[in-house]
Amino acid sequence: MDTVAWNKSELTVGELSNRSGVAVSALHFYERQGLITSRRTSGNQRRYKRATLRRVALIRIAQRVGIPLAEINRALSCLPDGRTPNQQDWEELSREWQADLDERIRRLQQLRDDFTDCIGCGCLSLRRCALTNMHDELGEHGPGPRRLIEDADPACCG
Amino acid sequence: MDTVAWNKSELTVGELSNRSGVAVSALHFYERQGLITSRRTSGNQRRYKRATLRRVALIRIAQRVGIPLAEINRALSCLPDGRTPNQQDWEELSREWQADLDERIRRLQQLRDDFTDCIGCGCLSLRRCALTNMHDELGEHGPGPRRLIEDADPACCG
DNA sequence: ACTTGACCTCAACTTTGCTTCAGGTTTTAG
DNA sequence: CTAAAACCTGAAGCAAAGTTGAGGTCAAGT
Repeated sequence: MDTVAWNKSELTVGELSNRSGVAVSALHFYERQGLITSRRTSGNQRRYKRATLRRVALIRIAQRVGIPLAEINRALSCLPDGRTPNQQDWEELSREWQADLDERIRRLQQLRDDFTDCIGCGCLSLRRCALTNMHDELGEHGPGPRRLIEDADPACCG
Repeated sequence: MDTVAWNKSELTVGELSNRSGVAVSALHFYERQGLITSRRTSGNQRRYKRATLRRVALIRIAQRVGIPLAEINRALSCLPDGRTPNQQDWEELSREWQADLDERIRRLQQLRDDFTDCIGCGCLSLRRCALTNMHDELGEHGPGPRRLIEDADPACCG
């Protein structure tokens, strides 16, 4: 399967699906949403440019990190799709995404750090936990820790 | 509004909503899904522990970065909710999340970098773009760049 | 030529994560 | 004590992001 495909300049929907790992139905869906485009053969079948493979890859990467299709679409709509890209639009778009991505990265890192900080407590205080500095000093059982937690926040770990 | 609330050890659903910024209906939903819990008053109204506020915060943070509720639920289900947390479970869970979060952060950073790399090209080659090293040497117009791109990948930016 | 696997469209269904609505109960402020 | 504001449940609706299915066409190998 896919024997001659590597030489061809265009991909069928099945080839695009196999190579991108995205279901054919999803590719159709993306096309309906205007995220990707295709030309049609005389027999009305889709043919995609190779570049579409990258476009799909970008879409999936963006999606996996929680960016909704609509926003991805907005971003990609500034891109060439066969034409020379508009330099200004591209750079502006890129700046926008940078900011968004930076913010997302920041939040993820915070979530990770918060999670780390709270190991040994479990009260989810997100960085303000009264226990965060006591891991070494207190055992996990007995009334000691519990009383300290309650002193710090009556509802915490109660 | 909320005048006495700061002293109370429990929150009504409205207070939890105001303080967390999450709609009452969403809180009900989370409760149905088992993400948060409440006790009921004699009149059948919900009362939440203060710790629930943190739990909700964590849920929203996790959601914003693309983690589905089901997974958040799985993660949170190991947590105390009034009991002393099981240390082993907690640590194991935390390790799992760490890995997941690290992976997410990695992907996001890659997406950001790819995006940066491709400024000036627009062909979305994701790091393999033939133009990435030419920004300074070539103008944006004329046949020069286009030819180079086509040499590198016939379908790219075509 | 013909069959079989890939494609086509369109409509309906699914899942996730909620919101809205209707109809009724509880709390709280004056 | 009463009226408004907040709360309750259950059902229905919605948007996003697809999937599934029916019924039909296209194209590739033998």
